[in-house]
Amino acid sequence: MPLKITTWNVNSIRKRLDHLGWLIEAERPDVICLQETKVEAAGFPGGDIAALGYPHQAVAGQKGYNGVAILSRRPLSDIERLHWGGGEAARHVAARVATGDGPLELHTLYVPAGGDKPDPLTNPKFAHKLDYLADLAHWWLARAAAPETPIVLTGDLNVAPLETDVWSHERLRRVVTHTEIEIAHLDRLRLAGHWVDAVRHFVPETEKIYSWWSYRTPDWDGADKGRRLDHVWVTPPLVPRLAGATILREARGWPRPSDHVPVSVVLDV
DNA sequence: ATGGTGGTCCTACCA
Repeated sequence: MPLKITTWNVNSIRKRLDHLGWLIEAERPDVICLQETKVEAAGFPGGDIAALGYPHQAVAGQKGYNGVAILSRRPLSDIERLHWGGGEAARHVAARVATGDGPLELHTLYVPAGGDKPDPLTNPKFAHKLDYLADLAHWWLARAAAPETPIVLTGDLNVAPLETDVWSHERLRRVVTHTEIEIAHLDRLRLAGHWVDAVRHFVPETEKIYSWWSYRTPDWDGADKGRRLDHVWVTPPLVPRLAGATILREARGWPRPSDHVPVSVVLDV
């Protein structure tokens, strides 16, 4: 039985409930990982989402900012809310889901955006972003999860690591999300967990792919000044199980869209 | 160098 996992930064779940329905119609995911839900857990529209077919939910919320959730057609267990880089921001939730091959560990993350200036000495938001990634990588190393543990990491990692993950490598190499130091931090995290980029498994590195287009760019589609900030990573035992990946670009053209689009991966598990 | 849009919640702050 294939398992389809979708990750999506919705930029407010309360503003995007219709969109969630459209996503479900388009992709029929088994698991949906959300970021930037922007609502306290108590205000999370869990009933509406259950009615859409996702009664099993792992939610980490806070008022107005951040917020992540895992929505599932199948039961979730071992729900954990995790915090990195200091503070209690709701940016990381983990859970387990059963498959025919045993349990699969799911993580979804909303990595700090990092502000405007890519200088950790003068921009505390950028320093926090680097600390967040470094702490998380360190935790993964200390945890020493065996590489054979099937783990899927999803989310808005707010880093576009490859030259073909941005519309212009030359224009963005000094812009937050595509700087050398952020990419180095993201690479360290990826190596710490033995992860493989599941979307790039299917799309050659020569091909440009994006998951985010700024609200501030007029004609997002024509200008196509996108970046790939949203990722799905899998550990080695899942690599031979990878059966497909989709970026739902059309979602950026929906009415009142999120600035991110859903990214989906299918696993034959 | 600046401002462009959209979200939260009501005054700026964050993306």
